[in-house]
Amino acid sequence: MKDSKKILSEHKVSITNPRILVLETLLDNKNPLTIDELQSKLKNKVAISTLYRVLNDLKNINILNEFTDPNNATVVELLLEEDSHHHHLFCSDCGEIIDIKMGESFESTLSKEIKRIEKKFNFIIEDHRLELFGKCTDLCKNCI
Amino acid sequence: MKDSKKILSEHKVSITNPRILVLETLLDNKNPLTIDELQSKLKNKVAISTLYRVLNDLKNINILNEFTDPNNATVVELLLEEDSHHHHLFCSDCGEIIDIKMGESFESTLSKEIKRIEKKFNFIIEDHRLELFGKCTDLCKNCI
DNA sequence: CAATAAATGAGAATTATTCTCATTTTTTAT
DNA sequence: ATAAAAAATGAGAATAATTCTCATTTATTG
Repeated sequence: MKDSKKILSEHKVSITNPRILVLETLLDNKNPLTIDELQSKLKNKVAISTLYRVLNDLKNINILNEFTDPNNATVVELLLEEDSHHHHLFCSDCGEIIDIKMGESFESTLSKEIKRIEKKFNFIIEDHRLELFGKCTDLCKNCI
Repeated sequence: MKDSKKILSEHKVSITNPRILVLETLLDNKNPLTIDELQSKLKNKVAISTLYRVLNDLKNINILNEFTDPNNATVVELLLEEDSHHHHLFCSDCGEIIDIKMGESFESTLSKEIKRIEKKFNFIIEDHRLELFGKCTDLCKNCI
């Protein structure tokens, strides 16, 4: 409960109730959440327009990652530590989204490949995203 | 102009003008197109509701890939050949989306890594997607 | 603690997509 | 080739997600 205030002040944004509530909800859930899930966890304590605004605030201070799931629903997750580079695994049966960390050798092979692509297309590549799609067999929360 | 009809009949869907027009537009543009781009290339020859329906038809016969760009705009591209596995490179300056083919060694390292993830999370992984984000320096159509 | 600046809530506005249904086009079977 | 049946289309209404507006409330500054 103190964490969220600390995060806000460290990033020089004013400390307000909606921001604290959203941050705490995201801190309580390490895995990515859809806007709907976030909304229902907040149970009307934050207006929907404010929720979107707060999410934008968090994006602006670079602690929120936003992407879409295979149904094009918007998904958000907090990105706090520097060493948090990871990717996502999606279950098409239950919708669960799981954070995955790829091995070093994969990421280094990818880095080399990225350098090649940069030269070939005259690009500066700043970020990448890998998504794996499949079906969980028994481990997902939603499948039990 | 014959290709599109052939594609439709091979997939056992009836041959209609809107389907031909959409398919031909996609065939003329190898790179992915946003819905807006597609719409303007079609210049009112296909109703917007029909456009969405036709795109859904093409998805259902598995020849259309749909994803979203970094602004969450829907992007589509035709997937005809079997050997068409590729990824995407996005320019945040001009919005251009470029198809990229990763090297064999990258894809094989990825395959191994995917097997590890499958075991670890008890998943069956059916597909993957890699997206690279950056800035083009001089090659993009839109930047000239 | 007062003055100023910023954020909020509620609902309106906007945008992208899907749905409805009367009409048109395509397919099928003769 | 043609009539009957089935499927697709166009236009606009409906829906859903997100952003915007503005009067009110809350936070910050000094």
